[in-house]
Amino acid sequence: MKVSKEQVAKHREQILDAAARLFRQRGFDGVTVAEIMKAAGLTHGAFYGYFPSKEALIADAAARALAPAPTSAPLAKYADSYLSTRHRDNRETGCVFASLGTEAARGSDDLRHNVTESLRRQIDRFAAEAKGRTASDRRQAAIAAWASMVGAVMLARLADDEALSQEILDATRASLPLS
Amino acid sequence: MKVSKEQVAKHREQILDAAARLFRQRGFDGVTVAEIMKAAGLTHGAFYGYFPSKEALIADAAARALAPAPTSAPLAKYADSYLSTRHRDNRETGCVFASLGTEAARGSDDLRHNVTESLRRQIDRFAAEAKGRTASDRRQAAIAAWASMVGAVMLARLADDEALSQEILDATRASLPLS
DNA sequence: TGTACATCAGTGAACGCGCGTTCACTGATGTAC
DNA sequence: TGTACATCAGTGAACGCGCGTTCACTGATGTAC
Repeated sequence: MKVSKEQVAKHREQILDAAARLFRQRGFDGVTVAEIMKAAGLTHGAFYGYFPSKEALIADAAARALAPAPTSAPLAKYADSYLSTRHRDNRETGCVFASLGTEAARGSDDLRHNVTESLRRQIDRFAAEAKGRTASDRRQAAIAAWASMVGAVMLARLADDEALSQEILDATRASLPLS
Repeated sequence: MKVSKEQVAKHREQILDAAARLFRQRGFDGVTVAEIMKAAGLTHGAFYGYFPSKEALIADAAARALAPAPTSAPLAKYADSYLSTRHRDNRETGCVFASLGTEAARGSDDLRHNVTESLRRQIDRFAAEAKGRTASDRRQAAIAAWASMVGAVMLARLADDEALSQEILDATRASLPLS
């Protein structure tokens, strides 16, 4: 049955939200279009009224999950929370780089474009607050810090040993040139 | 037709080698059993004489790709080569963490076990050569260095902009506490 | 050393399932009068 | 404001394809005599 324009807009949001969560949790290939639509409260047939393909949804859902967090917390706080077990154990709402990075690198041009834009924003944000005498020093520090944070959460999720996993998070946090 | 014991051993190696390359290049879900067997010079039907399932092959092929490199190059040299465009552009023979990390984190227990063992070896190797007064300092430095290297190559592959990609590799290399 | 036979690695057709995608139909929305 | 009708979002069955996996068969290996 037909549905109001407001409903359509709301349904689109629900699909994107469900996809952003499920993809981060189980990977792009680990979730079906039908599962996403069910999680969004619709049936699978309606999907193609919203997106031309699963691949297109992947690019849009990633963009949504990558949207800049509204918070402007200081970097030290952000690093604490990023390198927490809470973040490690909650892929579905966490950082896209750490949950989907290696898969996204093989994705569509649109997906990689969206990811790259987010990466730029993240580096700029870090650079604004990083330590260093020159702007170039600060930018370098920002990139190195971000690479180590993303790498650390990925490795911490990979390790099947809690002590090692925890150690990776702690050692990375301690080595960051932040307060 | 039946085949000699030597042939069987050789075929097993060929399957593992082909899988180790193809999985790193295209991801676990991006390669079919038939493609691997073809690359190994066999037909798909023979696969189940060698491995009980694709999942089992994934764990064994990852172990093969993770086998400790015979080289004992100094860390600084290793970092140069790890953070090179050559490594970035050759997933199929490169580091498993950087090519399959986020997918492997959702894999079987066997796969994660193999990956974790390799991670331990890598950290130990780095720690032996890292800077720091105490063993604990050196271990912390080793973990942070390894996380940043893995993260950097993953991000460099993600970026669809060559300049940014290059910058990520260079900034990470420069920030490592190595000669 | 040579011969007959049992073994079993490899082949390729086939199976069954799940996936992304399509489509005829339904019925609520919203527009024209 | 009320009524008739066109629109179109959503449903659920169906399609077609590719995948992991199985299996009957083949023929080379290697063993027993």
